[in-house]
Amino acid sequence: MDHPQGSALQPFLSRLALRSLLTPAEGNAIMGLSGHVTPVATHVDFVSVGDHVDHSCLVVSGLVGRFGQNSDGSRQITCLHIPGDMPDLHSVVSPKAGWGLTALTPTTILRVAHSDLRYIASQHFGIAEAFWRDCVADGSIFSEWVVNVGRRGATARLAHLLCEMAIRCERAGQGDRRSFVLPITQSDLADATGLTGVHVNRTLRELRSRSIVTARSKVVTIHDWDQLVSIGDFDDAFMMLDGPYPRIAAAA
Amino acid sequence: MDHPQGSALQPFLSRLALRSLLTPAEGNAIMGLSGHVTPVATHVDFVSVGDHVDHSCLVVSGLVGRFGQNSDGSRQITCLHIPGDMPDLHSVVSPKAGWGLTALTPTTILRVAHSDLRYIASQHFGIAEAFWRDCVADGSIFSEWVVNVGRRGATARLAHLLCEMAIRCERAGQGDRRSFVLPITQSDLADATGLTGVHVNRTLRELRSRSIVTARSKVVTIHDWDQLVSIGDFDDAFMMLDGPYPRIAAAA
DNA sequence: CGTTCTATTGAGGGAAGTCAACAGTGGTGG
DNA sequence: CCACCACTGTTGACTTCCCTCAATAGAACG
Repeated sequence: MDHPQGSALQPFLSRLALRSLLTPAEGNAIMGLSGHVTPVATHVDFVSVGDHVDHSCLVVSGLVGRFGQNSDGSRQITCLHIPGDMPDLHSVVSPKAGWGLTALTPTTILRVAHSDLRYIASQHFGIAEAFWRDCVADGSIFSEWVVNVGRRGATARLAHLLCEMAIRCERAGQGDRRSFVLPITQSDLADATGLTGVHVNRTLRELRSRSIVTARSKVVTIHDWDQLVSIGDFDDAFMMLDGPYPRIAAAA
Repeated sequence: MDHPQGSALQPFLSRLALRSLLTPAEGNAIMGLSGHVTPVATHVDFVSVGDHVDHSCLVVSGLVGRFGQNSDGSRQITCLHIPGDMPDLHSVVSPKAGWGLTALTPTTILRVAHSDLRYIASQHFGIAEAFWRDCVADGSIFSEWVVNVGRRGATARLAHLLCEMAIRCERAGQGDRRSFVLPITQSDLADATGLTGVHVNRTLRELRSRSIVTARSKVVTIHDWDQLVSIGDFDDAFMMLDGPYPRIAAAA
């Protein structure tokens, strides 16, 4: 059991604090978490569909995709996760994985035991509430992705996804929305948008030629934010960023 | 403030108990909830995107769709909710709606104040945990719907949706998976699967002609369950029905 | 300095969308 | 009790967006 520096846990605490009010004691409890630091190579699944897990994974660096799979092997990414996210926090209350997690670029994760997460959640109601709210925030993203994939054309789908990641990277303190790092291949972008790699390529070319966004060598540069928002029909309400929200019960 | 009979709350308690262990005291706290009973006519939105809500809606009878919307008015349903479901339980921790709720058939809902839900959650950790887990279960359905809409053809999409609703109706005690009531139009089915009404019609005709499933006058009859599961690539793992799961903290 | 993964482009095909017309169904009021 | 009206379901003809297959160029890695 490694004792990671705060540098791994601080982004996680920041993400929670974006939506939930935490007391200093609760913050300390989270910063006191420990786990195994594990490097994961590109395109390696570190949680597979059907696994029973006894820990949750905190993204320390890199990029993670949550995915579902068909029996023919085709995949659909259902959410992207950046450093500070805990993509399977929900496994604390649902330990059998109905999903998979894969590294989309060389990634480092911190595996935190469910027993530790349970302990601090049971000791601090505010942490249980923050975890609950965090799972709701992820669920809200899934829900928006259903809309994106179900009722938008290829250009809008990509525009929407890029808007979402721009805001999330900005909020996580990783550059601003005009330019951020998104180390993902066009093929994985296709799995995230329900398209094919070829069509993602053509669609990105179109966005590039219209001088709206450039996605090259892992860096996304948005030249015309307003138009990208308009093309993607993007409304950030689903991201639950108008918090932090009031606590259910008074702080201890 | 009406005091509804147990008949409205019992299915909600049963749904929670499918996945979470609740003490008798916790069960009583849930059965003691009260709220406003409201009838909703077909295709009336009773929560609109962007609303600030101070209550959650329990489906007493009928069928509810959670949906997202594009600025051109096109809609995508992201989850169906049957009696006993609380489609916006998550609004307890996230009161600004990034989604909408609409009645797909004449429906009755029970509006329960957030303050009441917060109170029982703060008094009983097991209830907070059950609410958290219930939100995770809904999120898991959203996530599967992303896969369904993003990476399956029209026939598989409909097959998968029908399998899901068959299992859910069965678990909710509303008939068995071979035959259940699903009062939804083909047009709304299209909004749930990311297709058009016309194509849903053609696809249902195909499933009917292959003697796999009949969907007529609000009743779905599945003649060949195994083949429907196969066509829809359906695996019920995402539904989190292998519980109830252990409690985070010992029962009080 | 080759090997492998990723990006790019073209040509052709297919699944689902669009438009349009009509038939069936259920509810409502005269 | 029936006649009407609005909604839903059904089908055909045509279109379009995206997929498939295939080949090549470029980039990253040891």
